[in-house]
Amino acid sequence: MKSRKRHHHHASRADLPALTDRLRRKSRKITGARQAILEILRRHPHPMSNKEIFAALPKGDCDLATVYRSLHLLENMGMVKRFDLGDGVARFELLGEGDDGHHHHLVCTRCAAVVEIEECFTREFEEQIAARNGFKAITHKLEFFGICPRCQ
Amino acid sequence: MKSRKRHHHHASRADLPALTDRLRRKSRKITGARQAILEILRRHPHPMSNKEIFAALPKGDCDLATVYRSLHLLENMGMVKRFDLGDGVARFELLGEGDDGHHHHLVCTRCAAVVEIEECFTREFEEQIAARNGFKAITHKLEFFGICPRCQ
DNA sequence: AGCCCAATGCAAACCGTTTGCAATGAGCAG
DNA sequence: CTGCTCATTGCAAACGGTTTGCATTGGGCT
Repeated sequence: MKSRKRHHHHASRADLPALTDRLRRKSRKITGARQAILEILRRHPHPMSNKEIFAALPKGDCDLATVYRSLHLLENMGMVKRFDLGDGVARFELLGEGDDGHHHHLVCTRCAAVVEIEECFTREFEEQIAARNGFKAITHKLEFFGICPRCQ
Repeated sequence: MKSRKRHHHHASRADLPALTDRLRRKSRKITGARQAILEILRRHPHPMSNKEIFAALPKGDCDLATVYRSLHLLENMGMVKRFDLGDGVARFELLGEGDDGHHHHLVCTRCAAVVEIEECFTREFEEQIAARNGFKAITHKLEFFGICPRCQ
C-alpha cells in the first residue's frame, strides 16, 4: 500500500522545475510567490511554519496571507504535509511525488530542535484499534518530545 | 514508575469533597467556580474544551476567563490533563490522584465522537528513540482518527 | 468581625489563521 | 505580440481560541 521511499523521504532532491511542473499539471498558475515558497521548502529539511516561510522569503516577496493560501493549495494538491508539533502552529514539509509523508518527529521542548523519526511503530495497532471499535479509515498523529543533547 | 490504575483511569469515581480537598491541601481557595468546574469534569468521561465546560456550567456561574484560569490551575496542580485532539482546541480530563493520565484517544473525524484507548504501545520505543538521538525525558503525544460506526 | 491577597468579571489585547474586495498578472486565444 | 480573463495577490478587517490588565469581590485566616 505504501511505497516506502528510501530513508530520506523529504523531496529535497526534486528540483524547482520538477515542482512547478506539478503545479502546471494541475493547471495552477506558476507565480513568483509559489516558486519562492517551494524553493524555501525544498531547501528546508524540517517542518516550517507559515511565519518561518514568510520570514525566509526574499524580503517582501509576497504577503503573509499568500503564504497561508499557497500552503493550503499545496496541501490539497498533496505537495506538502501539515504537521502539528504541539504548539498551536501549523508546520509543513515538502512531499515527494507519491510519498504520503507519514513519519514522526522528536522535538526538543527547550529549543524546539526537530529530529525526523523514520519508523512508524503504530501501523499494526491501528488495525487492532479499528477492528475493536468498529472504526474505518484510521490514521494517527504521533510526535515525541524530550530534551536534546545540547539543552540538557 | 507509573502505578497503572485499573482500567477506568479517569477519576470519575472520586467525589467532589475529595477533589476540593486536593485544592485545600495546596492552599488554593475553594470557590464556587472551581467546585462547579470540577463537578462537571467529574461527570464527564471525555475530554472537554473550555467552551464546553463553560456551557455546561449552571448558567452564568462564572466567566469564561475564569474557566480558562481554573483549568490552568488544575493542570499545574496535576488534577487535570490537557489533550490536543488535532483541532486547535485544548481539552481536559480529570485525573485521579497519582495518575499521570497517560492514554490516547480515537476520534471520529465526522462527528468528533471520542473513544478512550487504554493501551500505550509506544513506551518501549521511546527509549530506543531517546537513546538513538541522545534525548532525555522523552514523552509522546499519540491520537488516532477515523470514522466511527455510526458515521460510516 | 475584619483584614488581606487570591480569585473573579469585564473588556481589551493577542496570535495564528481566514476572508472580502479591489487590483494584478499568468496563461491562453487570436 | 497583444489583449482578455479569471486565478492569484495585497491589504485590511474579521475571526476563534486564549491570555491579560485592572478594579472589584470574597475565601480563609487572625
